[in-house]
Amino acid sequence: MTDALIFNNVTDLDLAQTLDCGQSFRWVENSDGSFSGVAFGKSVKVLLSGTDLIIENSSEDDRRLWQDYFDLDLDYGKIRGDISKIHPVLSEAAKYAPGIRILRQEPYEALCTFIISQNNNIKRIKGIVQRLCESFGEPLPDGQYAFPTAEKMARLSVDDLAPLRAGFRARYLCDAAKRVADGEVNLEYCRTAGYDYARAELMKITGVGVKVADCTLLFGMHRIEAFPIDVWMKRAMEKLFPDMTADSFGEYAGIAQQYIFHYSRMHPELFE
DNA sequence: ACCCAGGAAATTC
DNA sequence: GAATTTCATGGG
Repeated sequence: MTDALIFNNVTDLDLAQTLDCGQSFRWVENSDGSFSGVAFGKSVKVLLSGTDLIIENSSEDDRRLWQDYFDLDLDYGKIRGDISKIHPVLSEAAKYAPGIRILRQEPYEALCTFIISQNNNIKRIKGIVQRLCESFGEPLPDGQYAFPTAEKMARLSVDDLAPLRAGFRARYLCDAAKRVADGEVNLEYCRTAGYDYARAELMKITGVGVKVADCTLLFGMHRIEAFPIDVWMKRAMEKLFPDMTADSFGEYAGIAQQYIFHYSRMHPELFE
C-alpha cells in the first residue's frame, strides 16, 4: 500500500520542468521538491534522488504505467542533440530546460484540460481542473480524486458544471464528454490515424480547434510530431524563428515546441 | 477601470 | 472568406 516504485539511471528529467510547465495541470509541488498528483486514477508522490525516480504509494504492478507516463524509454539526450542542430535558438532553449519530457497523459483528460485552457491562465486552469475532479471524479483512498470519465460527464448538464466556474468552456466540456462517450469521437483512433485525420476527429467537438487538438494529440496520445501554436508560440515563431514553420522542426517537433514554449515564458522580455 | 490569459465560435465586413 | 468581436472568470 505504501510501497515505492523506483526507476534507476533516469536522466534528462526535472520534475518541476516537466510537471509544472503547462502540459499537465494536476501536479502540486511539495516543499521538499517532490510532486503529488493523480494520473490514471492513481494518487502518488514522485521524487528524484540523484538519478533514481521514486514513485511513492505505488507498486511493481504499475511499473509500465509510470515508465510510459514519464516517457522513460525515449532518449531525450539524443533527441536534444539532434534537434539542437536545427536552429541555434532552439539549441539555447533546449539547454535552458533539459529536464523537460513529454508526459503520456490520459487522452480524455488531456482533451478536457486543454479545452479548459483556452483564453485562460495556468493558475486558473489548475483550479477549474481540481474542482472538476473533486466534483465528479471517483474518490481515491487518500482523499484525492480521479479525473472524471467521459461517461460520467456525459450525464451532466452545463448547469451541473456551474460550480467549476469554467465560464463559456462549460458547454464545450459537455459536448466533448457526450461525443467521446457515445463514440462519435474515437480517441483510440486518434493515436494511430494520419495526423490530419486525428486532428479532424477531435475538431468534431465544439470548442476544439487546431490548437486544442494539437495539445490533446501531443500530451494525451504522445503524437510528438504535433506542434501546438498558442500565444507564446506565435510570438516565438514571429520573433525567434521568422523563416520557419512547424514542419521545419521535424519528427520531434512536439519536444522542440515544449523547449521553446518554456523558454519563451521564462523570457518575456524577448517580446517587449 | 483596464488588460491579459497555452482559443474558438459567432458575427461582421 | 478574412478580419473583428464575443464568450466567463480571475489576477495583476
